[in-house]
Amino acid sequence: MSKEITSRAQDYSQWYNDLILKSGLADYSAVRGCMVIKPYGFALWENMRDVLDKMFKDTGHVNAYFPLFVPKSLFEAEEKNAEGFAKECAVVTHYRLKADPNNKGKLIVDPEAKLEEELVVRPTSEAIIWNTYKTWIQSYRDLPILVNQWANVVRWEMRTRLFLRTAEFLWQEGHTAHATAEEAIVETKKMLDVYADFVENWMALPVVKGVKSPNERFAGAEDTYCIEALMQDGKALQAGTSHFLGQNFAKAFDVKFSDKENKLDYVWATSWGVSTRLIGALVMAHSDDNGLVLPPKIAPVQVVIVPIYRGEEQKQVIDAKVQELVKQLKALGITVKYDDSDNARPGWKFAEYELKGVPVRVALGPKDLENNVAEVARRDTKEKSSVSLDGFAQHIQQLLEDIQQNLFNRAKSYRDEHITPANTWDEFVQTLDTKGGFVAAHWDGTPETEEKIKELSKATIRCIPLNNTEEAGACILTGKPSSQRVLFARAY
RNA sequence: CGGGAUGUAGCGUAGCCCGGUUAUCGCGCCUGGUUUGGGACCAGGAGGUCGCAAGUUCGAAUCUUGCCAUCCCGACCA
Repeated sequence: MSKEITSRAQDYSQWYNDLILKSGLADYSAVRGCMVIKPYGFALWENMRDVLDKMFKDTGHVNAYFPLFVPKSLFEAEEKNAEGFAKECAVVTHYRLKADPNNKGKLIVDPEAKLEEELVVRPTSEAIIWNTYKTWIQSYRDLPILVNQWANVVRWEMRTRLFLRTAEFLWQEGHTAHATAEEAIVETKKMLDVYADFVENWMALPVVKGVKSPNERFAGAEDTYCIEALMQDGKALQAGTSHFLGQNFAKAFDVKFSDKENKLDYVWATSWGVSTRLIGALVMAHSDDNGLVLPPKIAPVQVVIVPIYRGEEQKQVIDAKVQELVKQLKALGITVKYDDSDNARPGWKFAEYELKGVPVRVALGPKDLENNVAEVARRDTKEKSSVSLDGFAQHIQQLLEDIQQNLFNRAKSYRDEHITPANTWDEFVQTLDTKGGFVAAHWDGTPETEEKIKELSKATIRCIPLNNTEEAGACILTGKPSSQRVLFARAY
């Protein structure tokens, strides 16, 4: 078996690709920039989706589904948004193929079947949704509208990377409509908190909550809030965004409502989303040179049990004991897999489940049975211990919680150690080059300076942290006065 | 989209420069047996549009051109 993974030290990008391909999360496909999410990867996404979906419902949202295609005229209605996405839109121009008269067995696009109006494959759904909301909203009594959709979107990226940036990806997009700006802003921040809660408490990945600079803001938004995470190579990754859209889309699509005084006003909007990109974040945040390391709370399999035996007789005894354990574990809501396949020997299985990031591995053999114990190995630290079969399930449950907590703590201390203040340009660049991570530095607040810094250092403003401390200082590049530090980083 | 690299069985590869029988080797796979506490062993076996297409040639994995895909670097990117 040669499932060698490139080490992180040797080539971080290759390590990332190796992990995803060899652990069975995903595969490349025959379509440029598009990937196949394999069952193991999709199981992970389903777990994430289920948790998020519940969180959305618990905050009053409902799911709906809108079309994949957006007529070009609708798409271009909100100008800034349209311009922002124009360069990466897939466009449907025809609706029919026909047999190629010059090439038997081949098809050509039927030139007779040109669409009168091109359809844009949604890169996001604001346009089609706001065109619809127009028909749903007349009065303040129709508000708020709190809708989410789980969907695929297409953004024709020049350069793609598994999970992090693909031409087609899965996500959820929330689109809400409100009677007041205040209410919309509350919603925007609430959903940012939901994302932070999910990413930190389920994915064990600490995030910085913040607001984007104008350059990095969503096209068509008044404010873009975000959660930023830090990867093991010191690069930052935007893990989720929540936008306060003001009245931009309401104006573009003429969505007005009558308030209690019967005055007409445009509706206030938000949108927010996270995508399968989170899986990329998860991989890069926790995994090691032996494979994935998955947080127990979203791992498709939390516990795998591997039997060790000589001959059928022993196997039967172990099977019986394992069935008991499985039952106890399941009773506590633990996802457990008993791998008694005879195809692979235990050592092979151990390596395989490490590669797949299963949080806890249990090995049970005759010696263990004699002593009423099992060998328990935790993926995060690779520690092995002998655990009594009395109260076994409770012990495992506790262990899973410990692993979850340990992963978070580990990622958090790494993150905290990689927020470095810089007060001079040299310090700034040197920190980025040698240490990576976030650099907290003063910025004069102008897009020009931000652009210049990006050009010179490849670092962008990841966010202006919420609840940032006020501190007078001088811009790292221009020396102009600044009132607070913002977080810079090189990013995915 | 620009520069560089790669593509030979499921995976990793030799052969390519210098065209010439039946395309090399390892892992994996199948059958049988022995095994099973960190990626087992023996014996036998199957598996190939040499990325795709066109061209040059008596003959192409090998030479030429175009295309497709992947990786790296850039540009681009909510």
